[in-house]
Parts: sequence; C-alpha cells; structure tokens
Amino acid sequence: MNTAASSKSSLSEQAWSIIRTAILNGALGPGAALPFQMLQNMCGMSVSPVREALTRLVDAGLVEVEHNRGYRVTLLSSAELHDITMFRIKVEGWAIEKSIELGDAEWEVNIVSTLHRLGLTPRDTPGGEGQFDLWESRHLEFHRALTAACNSPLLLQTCAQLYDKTDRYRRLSQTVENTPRDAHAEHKDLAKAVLDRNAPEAKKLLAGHYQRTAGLVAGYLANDTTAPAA
Amino acid sequence: MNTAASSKSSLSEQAWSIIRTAILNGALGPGAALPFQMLQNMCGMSVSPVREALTRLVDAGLVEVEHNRGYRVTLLSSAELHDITMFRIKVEGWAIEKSIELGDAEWEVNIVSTLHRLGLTPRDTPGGEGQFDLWESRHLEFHRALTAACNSPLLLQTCAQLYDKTDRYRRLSQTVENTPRDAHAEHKDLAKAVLDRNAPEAKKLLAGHYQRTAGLVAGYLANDTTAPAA
DNA sequence: ATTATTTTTATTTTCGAAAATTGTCAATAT
DNA sequence: ATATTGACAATTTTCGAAAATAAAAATAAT
Repeated sequence: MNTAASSKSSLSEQAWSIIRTAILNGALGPGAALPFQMLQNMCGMSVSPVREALTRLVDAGLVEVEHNRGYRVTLLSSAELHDITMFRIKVEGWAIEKSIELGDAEWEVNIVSTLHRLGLTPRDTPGGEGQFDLWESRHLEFHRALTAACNSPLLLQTCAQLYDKTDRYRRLSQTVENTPRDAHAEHKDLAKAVLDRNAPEAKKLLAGHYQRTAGLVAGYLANDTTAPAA
Repeated sequence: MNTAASSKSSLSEQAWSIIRTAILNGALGPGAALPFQMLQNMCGMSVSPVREALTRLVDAGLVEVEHNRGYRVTLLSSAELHDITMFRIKVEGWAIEKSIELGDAEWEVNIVSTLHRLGLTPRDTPGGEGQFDLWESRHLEFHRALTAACNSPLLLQTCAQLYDKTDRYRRLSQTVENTPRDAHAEHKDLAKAVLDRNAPEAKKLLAGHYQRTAGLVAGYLANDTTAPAA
C-alpha cells in the first residue's frame, strides 16, 4: 500500500507538478539554480524522478540546463514576451477561427458558462495566496473553451504550451498593473465576437487583449532580462 | 541533428540520438514496443539515460507512454498527417513571410546555396542506406534557410519540431510515390518566389507543396492508423 | 469445461551509492 | 602581486540492484 493522499500517478509526475508550481508562483524565481539535493528535499524523493521532471520542464522552456553544470529556472525577457505574444496571437487566432467554423451548440454553451464563472472570480484582493491560482485556472478554462472546437490536437496542444509559457508574465502583469484596465470587459467582448461567429473581429480583439498585457509587462521587464532571485 | 554519437555529449544525448534515428529510419516501426532491456542493449548503457531520452521523445511526439506499461513508438495516421500539414502551412508560411520582410543579402545567398546543394543530392537510387538521410539533411537546411530571417526563436523552433514530426511521413512518401513528380522544380519555384519577395505566391507554393505530399501519403495510410511493425 | 484465485514471471519505476565532472582555495612559482 | 598548479569539496551523471506494478501461468473451484 502506498501513502494515501496521492492518486496513482508516478513520482516523476508529482515532482513535475511540484517544481512547475514553484516556478510559476515565483517560489523559484527566474534564474534560480536548481540543485538536486534541494529538489529532492522539496519533493521528498530520490534523484531519478526529479531528473525526469526537469527534463520535461526543459522541453517546456521553463527550465534550462547546461551539461554537467546544473539546471536553472529560465529568465524572463521582454524579447521573449514579445515573441510569444506575437506567435500566440496567430496560433490562438487560427484556433478560434476554426472553432467558429466548426463549433456546435455545446461549444457555445461552454463558452458562455466558463466566461460567467470567470466573471465571478476576482483576480486578486481576498484570500491572498491561492486566489490568483483559482483565477488562473478559470481563465485557462475560458480560453480553452474558445478554441475547443477547432478539431486540431496540434493547435490545442500548442495553445496550451503557449498559455503555460506566458503564465509567469501574466502574474507579473497582475503585480505591476497600475492602470486597472477592465480585463473582464475584454473577455466579454471577445466571447461576444466569437459567439457572433465574427472571426475577424474576434482575432482583432484577441490581438489587442494580448498586446495590451505584453506592453504593460514589457515596460516592467526593463531591457532584456530580469535579475535572478533567491 | 547529430546522426552520429558526438564526442563529449552525455549518454542520454547519445541514447536520444540512437533511438530517435532508429524510429525515423523505420528500424523501430510505428507501434513497436520499446522495452528497456532492448534499448539498453541497443545503446550500451544503463536505464537512467535511456529513460531520459524516452522522456524527451515523448515530448516530441515520437513516442508514447502508458504509466507502468511501457513505451512504444507513436503510430502514424492520416488524421495526424493532415493536422500537421495544416498547421505547418500556416506556421512556415508565416515564418517565410516575416523572413521576406526582414531578410538581408546574406539570407538570400544562403537560400541560393542550400537550394543548389539540395539539387545536387539525389533523393534515392544510389548508395541505398544513407542516401535518404543525406537528402533529408540538405532538405532541412533548405527549408531552414527560407525561414531563417524571421527573427523569432519560437517560430524557428516550432518549424523544426514540425519538420521532425513529418520526417516519417516524408520517408513513406518516398517509398510510395508512384507518380514521380518533380520535387526539385517545386523547390526552385518556391525559392524564386521568396527571393522575389513575393510572399503570397511563396505561401501558395508552400501550401501546394505540402498538400501534395500529404495527399499522396494519406492514401497509403488507409484509414487512421498503420499496422505495427517488428 | 469455464471461471476465479493464487503463484510465478517479466517489466517498469525508484532508490542509494559509485563514477565523473566542475568549482574552490590554498600553496608555489613567476 | 599575479598567475599556475594540485589537492579537496560539491554537484551532476550514471550505474546496478531493490521495490512496485502488470502480465502470464498454474492451480483450485463451480
């Protein structure tokens, strides 16, 4: 028998989740070194599953490795943010376009309901810690709903990866945002354009939505890279 | 990338290269089981580096894993081929468009030279074994040259991944092709459109180029999945 | 004879330690 | 004082075996 709590996933899966979460919520900041001893303590397991988790995080772009010289959390840069944003506008735009073309009634319903649920979830203020995580997951659900009908595993997978890659930047934007723009209004407009099956308008709104966020954060990111932490 | 095992790389890098090559050239066919004992013999090393290599191949989509039930080579399907082709036309088309916008003289020179070198390399007939690998690497160089000036690491990385994912289908097309179309003429036309800075024409030719190949191979792939081999 | 249950075998996953590599720091030489 | 060398320490990478899990075979039961 196993120690309860965990479902039935492998240790490397757990390690992946633990380390990834720590990177995304900033406990392991950009540039932070990731020595094995520390990660093994953190995950409560041996070196093998930790290594496997790191390998996957490298593929996802959250971690970098230099052979025989260890792993470290990937830096953030305004250059990368711009690159990702540009690509994301295109890819997610394609996915939404195809979804508009192929989506059925159930797809529409799911957009409406995920949007509504997102609207009920404040992005910050109360609860402190886990609040943003909750908003994040509902935000993700909404964006997934928009593209869900595109009928392309590859497009969906790429969107998911890009969403992951922008997570840390999105959290920065929350911290930074001095001009409290009405993000939910943007989401509502976007959903409306999609439900109206107006692809060009939807793509335009999506682009604006992302570029606005990117612009805000880019200013905070100074030139190219953030300073290491921890 | 590296076909042969290079001098000072890690064992897991070698394992990755060995297994990946075996999958691409068909020694490990679609659906083939990948037990560790076999892979360890094949690579001449212990379990750890093999595991790491497999993890990376799973991320690349060449291998699939079922927890506690082993790894196997991903199947080919006409559905996946169509999905990849659609996405590739969009992504690579966009990369070419941006390259046309930003490319300088050196970029042009590189297109001309890689095209010429590709033209000198027969795709099959002589030499047998390694011949197609040589053509493959030059073909890759040519396509890389077209998109090289797009100034987006993410786009280039995605193009590279998609090229990798289509490798096995491309080899099938070589085997299958009963109508010996003039592939090199298509490459020349594409290069001309790019050098003329005619983005719409280039994208049109690219789309036709890929769709033709996909159509040919899709017919051979029957319905959805190929039978396992070896 | 067929289904269920236990035992055996084969494979994957994880561990803990050995081997290999890199980084540190003092001692010596220039 | 600066640079070079060599031992030592810290860390990564790899190994080989133990633990855990799934598949197969054999035995028992209906």
